[in-house]
Amino acid sequence: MMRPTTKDLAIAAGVSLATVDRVLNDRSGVRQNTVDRVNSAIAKIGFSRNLAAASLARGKVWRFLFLLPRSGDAFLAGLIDRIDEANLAFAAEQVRAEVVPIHEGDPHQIANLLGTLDPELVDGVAIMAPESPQVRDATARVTQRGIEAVSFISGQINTGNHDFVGIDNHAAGATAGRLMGRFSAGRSGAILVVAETMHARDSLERRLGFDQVINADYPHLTVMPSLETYGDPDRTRQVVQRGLHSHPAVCGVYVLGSEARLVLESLDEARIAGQPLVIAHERTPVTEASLIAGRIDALITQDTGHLVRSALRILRAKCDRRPILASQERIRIEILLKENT
Amino acid sequence: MMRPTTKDLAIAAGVSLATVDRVLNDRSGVRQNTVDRVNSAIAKIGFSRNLAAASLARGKVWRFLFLLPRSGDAFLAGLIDRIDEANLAFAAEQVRAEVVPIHEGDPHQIANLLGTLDPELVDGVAIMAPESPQVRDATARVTQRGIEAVSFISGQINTGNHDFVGIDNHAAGATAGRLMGRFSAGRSGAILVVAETMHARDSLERRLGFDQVINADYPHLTVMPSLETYGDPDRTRQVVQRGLHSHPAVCGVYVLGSEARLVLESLDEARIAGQPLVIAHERTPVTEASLIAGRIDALITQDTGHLVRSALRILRAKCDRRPILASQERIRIEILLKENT
DNA sequence: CGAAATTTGAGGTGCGCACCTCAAATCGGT
DNA sequence: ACCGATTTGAGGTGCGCACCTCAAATTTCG
Repeated sequence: MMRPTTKDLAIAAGVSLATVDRVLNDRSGVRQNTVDRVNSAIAKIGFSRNLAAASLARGKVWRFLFLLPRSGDAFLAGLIDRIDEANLAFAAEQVRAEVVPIHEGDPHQIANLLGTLDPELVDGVAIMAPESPQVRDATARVTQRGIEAVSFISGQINTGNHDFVGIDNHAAGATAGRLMGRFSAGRSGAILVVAETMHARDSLERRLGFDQVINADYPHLTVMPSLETYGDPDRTRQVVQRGLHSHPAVCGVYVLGSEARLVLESLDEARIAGQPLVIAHERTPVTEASLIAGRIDALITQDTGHLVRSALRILRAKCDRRPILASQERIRIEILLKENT
Repeated sequence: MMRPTTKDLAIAAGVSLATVDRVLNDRSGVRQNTVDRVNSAIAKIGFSRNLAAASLARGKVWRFLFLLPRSGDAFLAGLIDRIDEANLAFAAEQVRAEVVPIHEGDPHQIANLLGTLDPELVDGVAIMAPESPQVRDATARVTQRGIEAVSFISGQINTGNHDFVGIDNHAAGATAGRLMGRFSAGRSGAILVVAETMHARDSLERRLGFDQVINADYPHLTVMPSLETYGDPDRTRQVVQRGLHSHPAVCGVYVLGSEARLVLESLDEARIAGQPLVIAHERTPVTEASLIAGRIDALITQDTGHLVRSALRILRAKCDRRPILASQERIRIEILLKENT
């Protein structure tokens, strides 16, 4: 009835506890033959390490860093709150998460930071930064030194195995496109696309997915070239104004980036006729309030709490070379309407 | 740097380890005065029990039951798969989940079953059953005998504090209504509502939420009386056929229940002109395939893996009288389009 | 065959806590 | 101030595992 212990395993494998320990913890000095015997005994009796006892005996505290842009936008602020929450939830498992602010525009600095991390002090990092050769190389090096890494939300590295925690941005853009198309319902007109910058990979992918759906299924809609705000209020007002007047009938606005506030304010000021459809990304106090007030028609979001916990679980599993429960770690692209917030 | 242990706590409170133990584990024979001193020391030094050590020392295995209808539909089958997965994910925390099939239509049997549960063998139950006085009473009694309980997915009991794990069905219906309204885009016509039975509380609430949105914002749409299939293929075909011909222009179909397959088949057979909008609930192989094929326009779903894990975490926290991290346990109403599956 | 190198075994310690026993100290009531 | 009842302290044990040491057994190779 009880789960088998290391002692049971030793008996089943016909070896001593010391040898079981050597095999379980990858210590050297065991013949392959013996390793195999222990492993098949593990499979036979269904042994699995009691993690509570292991973490107690090890007395180890796992320390993971989140490298996040130091921009103070609402999305990031929410993310940091979720990390604080996760620290409570994971305390029992001896996991500590910390936030390290980075300059997202400076790959050199990020690479440097990764280079100075001490494997004795840090067990893993989740990196939220635009893709760049320098960061990619630094990530590879830090991994070799025994610090696990995942890229987080943006800047995915597609080396396959759970190295990226975030949504498929192409699909997210396509989802936005589908909603824009269906909500506009036969009306024809132009769609403004506003981003902070189109240099980020996630923005590009969202735009791609968006265009693909609109072009294929909604030929009466014209998607305009992307407008870039660079996060600057004045510039935002300017480009939005200019965009609204550049085409006779703007019937929709798609806000690519994570900070929709500036765009919403500019739209309010412009007060164009016919109330365009607005679709934006990410849930923040401003976007949520706008959704409920009807100034945004739909939000495409990802659950930030889930993102944070998923990153921590994946880093933890990587440290132990444990398999990952994929279904729990797939981040969903969520659609928020007024009714399901 | 290390977390404080019971020993540190004893010193900080100026009492012995034995007394600390008595306070931490609610044992009797401690003066209120002393209890307070220990508690304020806990707050002062920020003590929190090392759960790994505690669960090791206790050697307890937590056993939780899921009482699920024995109907073999695809939604339930998926749910059971998620429970099996959760058993793996929670194995390290000494949590075991089991499925007990019940007759959902027989509250007497369910109440009986609850009555025979032994608190020595079972620590908690998640009950998926329609609301009824008998089940509610039996739940209250089983809780008094020291077995924690939550109602699961349907049949919520609104006694407040995380006693229900599932979505707000009124909001889910409203979300369906909003999508139906926006997608139909000015077209006028009738909407068929199909349910297995309208005796279930969740069906009623969804219908209520749906009607509310349609009536308020889409007066050109007429919602027809609910059709009940009772899960029977022949009857389903019949009521759908009749429904389609009862009104000149059926432009939408809303499938309330969790098993949309029969309804979809009936719609296929009927082959009416103009391809009505179809909105259904729950993700199953059939609904997902239909969504991708374009035979369903949107799905309203809840993440069943999340539901299961959430129920287990909540039951576990209740057993320990621990607080619950609300943000992790809020089940979201998800909208699935072809693009974000 | 024998010496050196490698592999295995026996056994101990401690992680932080739950749970137990028994004795000592403190308290309340008269 | 005395007795009995209540409260507190001291100390031990074991949960399952990681990590360590030292000796014994086995293998390898000249």
